[in-house]
Amino acid sequence: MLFADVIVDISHESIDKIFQYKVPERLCDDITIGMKVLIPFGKGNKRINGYVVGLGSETDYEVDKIKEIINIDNNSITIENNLIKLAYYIKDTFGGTINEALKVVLPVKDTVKEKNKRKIVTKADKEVIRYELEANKKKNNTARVRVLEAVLKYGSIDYDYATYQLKITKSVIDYFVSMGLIEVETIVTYRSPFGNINAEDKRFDLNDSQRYIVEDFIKEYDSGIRNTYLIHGVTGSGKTLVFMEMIEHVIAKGKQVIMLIPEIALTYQTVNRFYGRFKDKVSILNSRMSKGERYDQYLRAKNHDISIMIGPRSALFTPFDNIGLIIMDEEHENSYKSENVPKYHAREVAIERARMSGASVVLGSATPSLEAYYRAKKGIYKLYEMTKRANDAVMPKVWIEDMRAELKAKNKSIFSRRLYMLINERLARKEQIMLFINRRGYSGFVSCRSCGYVFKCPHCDISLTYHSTVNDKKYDNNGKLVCHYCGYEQSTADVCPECGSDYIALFGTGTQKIEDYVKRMFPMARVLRMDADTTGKKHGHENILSDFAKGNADILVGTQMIVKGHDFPNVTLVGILAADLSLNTNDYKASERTFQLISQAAGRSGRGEKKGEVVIQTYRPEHYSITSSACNDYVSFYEKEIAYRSFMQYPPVANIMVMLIISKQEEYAEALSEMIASKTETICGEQFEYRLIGPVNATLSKANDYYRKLIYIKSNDYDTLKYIKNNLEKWLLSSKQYSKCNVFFDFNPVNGY
DNA sequence: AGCACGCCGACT
DNA sequence: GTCGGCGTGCTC
Repeated sequence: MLFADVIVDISHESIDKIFQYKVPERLCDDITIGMKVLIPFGKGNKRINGYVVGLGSETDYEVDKIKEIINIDNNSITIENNLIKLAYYIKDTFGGTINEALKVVLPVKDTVKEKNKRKIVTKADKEVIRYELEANKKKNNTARVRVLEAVLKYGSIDYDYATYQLKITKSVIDYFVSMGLIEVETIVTYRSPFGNINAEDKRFDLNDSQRYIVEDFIKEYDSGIRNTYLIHGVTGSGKTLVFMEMIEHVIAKGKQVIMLIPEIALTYQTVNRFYGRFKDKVSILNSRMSKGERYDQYLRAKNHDISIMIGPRSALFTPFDNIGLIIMDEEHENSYKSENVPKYHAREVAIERARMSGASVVLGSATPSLEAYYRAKKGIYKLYEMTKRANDAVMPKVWIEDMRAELKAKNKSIFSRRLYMLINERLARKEQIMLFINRRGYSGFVSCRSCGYVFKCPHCDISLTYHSTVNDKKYDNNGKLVCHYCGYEQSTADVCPECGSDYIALFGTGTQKIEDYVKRMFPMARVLRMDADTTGKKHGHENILSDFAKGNADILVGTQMIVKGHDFPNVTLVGILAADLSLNTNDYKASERTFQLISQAAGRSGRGEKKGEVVIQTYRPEHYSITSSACNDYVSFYEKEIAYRSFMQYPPVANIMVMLIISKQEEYAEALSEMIASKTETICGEQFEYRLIGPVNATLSKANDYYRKLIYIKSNDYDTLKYIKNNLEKWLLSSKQYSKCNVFFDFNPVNGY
């Protein structure tokens, strides 16, 4: 008797375990681990899906209570064994149910009927066909004449061409097929994600620092060393070329490579470059592709038709069986952390997958995450530095403009005098300008426009968030200022406690407003805007960027998305309008994010032959994230920031687990939060070190009628947090309060709550 | 999660 | 008497 361990396709903690089923005789030969099966479940024997995660002849459950699998699902994809293991790792490390984790490791879910190309080919002699053609001409059978003429002329024709262009119906084709004149041939074609790409293989010579890294990596790789490497290379230092050399070496050994890039960076430019060099060995996978395209790339990977897969987070789960290298470009990007349960970080999962398959991991960034650099410094990763731009391009000239001084000089415009002057200069010279708005942080903090003072929590070094009593977000004295880390509250003020000015305002301006403003200030300029609103359509953002690249606009106004990995040689001025806005978000990564954004935005200027300039407008010109990004000094930023993280016990020095407790009724959420807080104490007792903060209200204290409470637990030891989580989850299942609430766990969050 | 069972109030 | 409300408990 064969039994299957099945994970039921319902994501709920109370059934987040293995259920055993009998495998009927007729399925014994076909069933394998990782298959999707149809099973009866519960009292009503409702038919639901499940995944087989184990097979065996033993069972630890009463045999007569075990039901039978109804069928296996042949249209779905079987999860590879090692990906099931990876799913367990993800569940264990980042929370959620195993069912949710299994769905994550399955980026392509269903098989899609392969795309067939049908061709009509001649079967009989040309003379026979010609004879038949004449006979049909006489009878005035126009449709038959059209087919035969085309077939004679071209030898073979596309089936679609026949039906759509020649307007031939199936019956006509069938008629000639039955006569033996023609035949319909079916060719299986993979849907290509590349479209009609015309990539050339442009090879560059490696410079000294590139060669050193490549040679060192190869030396270690060939001697069997598998490691995690961090390449810290300034913008334009040529990391991509280094990656390509490494890939070349690894695939020459018959191994496979996964190259992760942030979804937004998966542009024509990048793809083209890799396709140019690796041709049919490389494929891509992303969410914009159709189901069929995705399935075909999945198959190509599985069938060893390709050995390199490029894609975002989800490409990590490409069904390769002999991975030699996983590369993660722009390692610091927040999009590597999943926003949905399980909230896994691709960096950690990449390292685990590499460990499982005997591969190395290479992380690359101009502004590494604190986590990565911290580990590199500690020797957990091997650090490579690239400090020079590859093509001798010079770093742009950077101006820091203090907006407080502008106000003193009676300039209330959103442009500093210098930026205004430089924009005019570029417009006159027909060079292009990018204006970058830091969207993050437009989340309702309050500051003094005259001195730049931001209202902050006296306990947390986190800016206070304005909570309006009415719903229209207007700043008035009825609202209050709240700290989302500790719950501290104070009333709003009408004068600045620092300088006494009454020019206090709530921040919150959209890109649209800025675009209108730019158009008014520079009526002669052609302005393009790029943000979430203008890029909705399928190739929305590529269209805008290529428009700008072609020179169809003078000024590009946009958010984060304009600064990612695009080369615009004619851009010689980048304006960062409110550089410090992201300093005021209420999470510990605020400075890091600010540094990254400014560094990247600044890196857009002067990528061509002309020297670039950058204007950073800020109310905090002395803040280290601004001063160090202005002089392109990652290390000095890192040192200040790591000291702060260490002092505050934030990641990467310590670890944080966030618990989000939500309920339709505030009392329930509150009660459960309090119970969790005290339960944590009993779970840990004296034996584990940890610090608990909260419960407090979330920034979004109510969403979709759910009240949201937060508890933070910090510990130096990640395993302690996992231990707390696992025990809390167990306890929650037996808690009455829990049925009215939902609890979500997140480890080392990258986004605020 | 989703379903059945079960124990209480207001209806033909 | 019984239909249906939701609280409780279980699912191989």
